Amino acid sequence: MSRAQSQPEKTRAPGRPYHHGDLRRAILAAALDVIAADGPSALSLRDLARRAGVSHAAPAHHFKDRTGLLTAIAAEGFGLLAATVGEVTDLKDAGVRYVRFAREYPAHFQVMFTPELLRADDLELTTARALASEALRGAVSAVPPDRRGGDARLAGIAAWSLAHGFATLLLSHNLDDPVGDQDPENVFRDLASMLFRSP
Amino acid sequence: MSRAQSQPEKTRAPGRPYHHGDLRRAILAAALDVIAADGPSALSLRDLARRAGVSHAAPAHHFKDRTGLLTAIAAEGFGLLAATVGEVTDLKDAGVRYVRFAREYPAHFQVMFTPELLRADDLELTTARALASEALRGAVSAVPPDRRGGDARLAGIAAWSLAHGFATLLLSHNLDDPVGDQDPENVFRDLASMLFRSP
DNA sequence: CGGGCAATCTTGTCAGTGTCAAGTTGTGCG
DNA sequence: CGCACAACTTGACACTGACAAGATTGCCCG
Repeated sequence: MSRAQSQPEKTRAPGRPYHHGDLRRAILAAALDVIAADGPSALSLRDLARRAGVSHAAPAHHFKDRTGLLTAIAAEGFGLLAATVGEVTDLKDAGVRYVRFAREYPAHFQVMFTPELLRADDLELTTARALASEALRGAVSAVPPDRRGGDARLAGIAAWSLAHGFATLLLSHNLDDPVGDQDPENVFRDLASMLFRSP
Repeated sequence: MSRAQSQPEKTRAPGRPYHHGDLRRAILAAALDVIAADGPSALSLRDLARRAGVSHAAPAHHFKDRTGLLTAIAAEGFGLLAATVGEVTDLKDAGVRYVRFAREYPAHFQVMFTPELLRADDLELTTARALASEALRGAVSAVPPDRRGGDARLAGIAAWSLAHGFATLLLSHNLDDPVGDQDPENVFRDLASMLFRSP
C-alpha cells in the first residue's frame, strides 16, 4: 500500500492524557478529510490513529472495523441529507439542496453511494437511509401531477437521477469545463426546469 | 485487509509453461470479475496473480501499478463506451446506450468515474476519454434546437446527468424497488422523454 | 543454424495495513 | 473507597503493493 505521511508511529507524548476525550469525533473528522481529498480507498485506520495521536488499535474500539467506520459515515450522511432536504415543498428546491449537500459533504456523499464499502444491515444506516428516502419522496409528491406527467414514481426516478448524476459528475470533476465558473446550483436550477415544465 | 480465498501461494505446476501466453488479458478479465462483484477496493494484484496461476509480481510487468491496472481498465472502458454510443443521431438513443453500457460493463463504468484511482495524465486514458466525449457531444448536437431549449451546452449537461445518475443509482442498487422487474432501458426511455419534449 | 538479447516471469524482501487477543490505565458509580 | 467497565496500548499474524535481482524463454539478426 501507499504510505501515509508516516512518522515512526510515535508513542503518546508524556503530557497528553491517556484518554483522548473525543476520539470518535476526531477519527471521523480526520476520515472525512482524507476521503474528501483522496477517496475512500486512501483511508487507513492506522493513519487516522496517528493523526489523532493514539495507538494504532484505538479506532477499532469506536468503530470495530474499517467497514464500521465507513458505515458510520454513511449513516451520518443520510441523516445530514434528510436534514438538508428537510420539509421542502418544491421539487426543484429539493434537487438544489441535494446538489448542495453533495458539495458540502463530498466525503459523506461518496461513501453513502458505495454499498460495497458498507455493512448493509447496519441498523443506524438503514434507518437513516429510510429517513432521507422519505424526505425525498415527500418532495416528489409535492409537485402537481399535471407537471410531472401523472406518474409520481417515474417523476421521482427522473428527479433523483438528474440530481444524483449532476452531483456525481460534479464531484468527479467531469463538469468543470461545461459549467465553468458559474454557480453549480444555478446551473442545476436550469436543468430542473427542463425536466418539469407544463406540457 | 481481508484475505482472499488464499491458497499457500502455490508454485506453478510443472507442466505449465513458464510464459503464460496471454497474461495481460487474463489479469484484466479477473480484475473485471472482482470489481464487478466487490468493487475496486476489493482488488488485489496478488489475488489476480493467484487466479492466473502466476507469481505475485507477474502482473506488475504488464501494468506497473495497481493504479496502472485500473487506468488500463478505464481507458478500455472509454473506448467501449465510444463504440457503444457510436454514430447515433438520436439523443434518447444515446442515453439508452449509455445506460446499456453501464449495465454491460459495470466494472469499467465504476472505474472510469473514480478519478482518484487513475493516473490522470495517462495518454491512452485521455485519448480514449476524448473519443467518448466527442461521441456524446455529437449525439447532443443532433437533437433539434427547438426541443432542447436553445442551449446545447445545457442540454448536454442535462442529458448526461440524467443518464449518468440513472446508471449510477441502478448499479448501486438504489432503484431496485422503483423499477422493479421492468427493463431499465425502457424506464430510462420514459425519463428521457420527460427531459426533451416540445414546449 | 546459433548466439545473444529483450521480454516475460519468479523469488526474495521491505514497509505498511487490518484485525484480533491480551494487557494497562483511567473513570464513574455503587 | 473500591470495583467494574470503558478507553486505550502493546504485540502479533497474515496479508498487501512495490521494488530489486535472478531465472527462463522466445525470437531476431547475423
